[in-house]
Amino acid sequence: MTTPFEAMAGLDRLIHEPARLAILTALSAAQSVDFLFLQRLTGLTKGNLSTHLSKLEEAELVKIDKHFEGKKPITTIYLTTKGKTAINNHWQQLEQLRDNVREWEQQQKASE
Amino acid sequence: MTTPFEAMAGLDRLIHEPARLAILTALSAAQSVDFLFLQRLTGLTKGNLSTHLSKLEEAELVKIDKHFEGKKPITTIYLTTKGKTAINNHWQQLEQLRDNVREWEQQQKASE
DNA sequence: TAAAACCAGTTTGCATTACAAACCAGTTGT
DNA sequence: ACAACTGGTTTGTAATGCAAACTGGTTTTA
Repeated sequence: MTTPFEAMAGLDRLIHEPARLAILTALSAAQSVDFLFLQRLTGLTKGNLSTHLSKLEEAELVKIDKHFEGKKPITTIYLTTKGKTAINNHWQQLEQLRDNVREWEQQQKASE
Repeated sequence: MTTPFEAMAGLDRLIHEPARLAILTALSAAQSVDFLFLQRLTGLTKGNLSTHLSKLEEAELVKIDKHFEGKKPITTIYLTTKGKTAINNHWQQLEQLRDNVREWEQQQKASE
């Protein structure tokens, strides 16, 4: 049997990291986002946002579409299906873990 | 006004990091823990656990008491008051943020 | 019509990390 | 006596996360 704490320690850092958690959650809440809007939402610097997005793209959690709107280059970011389930599962997992901790706590008290 | 995503990106990494989240949560759930018990609970390697604990001690979130039990050296770890509120607040904050996201999401839909 | 300022990002450099392997001081088994 | 075990700590390394500097183009200003 594995404790909830062990599961906690094993949380996926790619998703759990605050900046990326913010990005993925924002993407799951908003329908479509371009780079600058996402920057405003998360408060990240451009450089920071850019590297996090690359990492997420590499993991196939987001899709990045670069195109022009008139003469302006625009980067639009989407969650992939994989990304959508990943971020939803992560939040669910956090909730679940917290419940499991409470349960574990009761069992400890009971078996004493 | 600051978005929930911005708050999310600003989460305290000292506490949020999976291994330390596990350690602090375990400490808040169990009454007293010695090093080896904590290692079993979290599944971390000794080295890893040791350095994380040092970091948490430095931040005054935990107190580390080294003493002998017969001839065995035993390290017992406690949450400080600061640590106790920190971990509780963190979990609460996560829950709160999730709620705030849902709220934000509704507002976006409404204002479209 | 230069050049200064701005836009939409990317790359670079650096300081911090998280991690496991190696290590250490002592104790127990054989 | 010496090998194996306990209870950890220190060390080395590869991977972050971050902002500052840069890039390639466009618009404004002088």
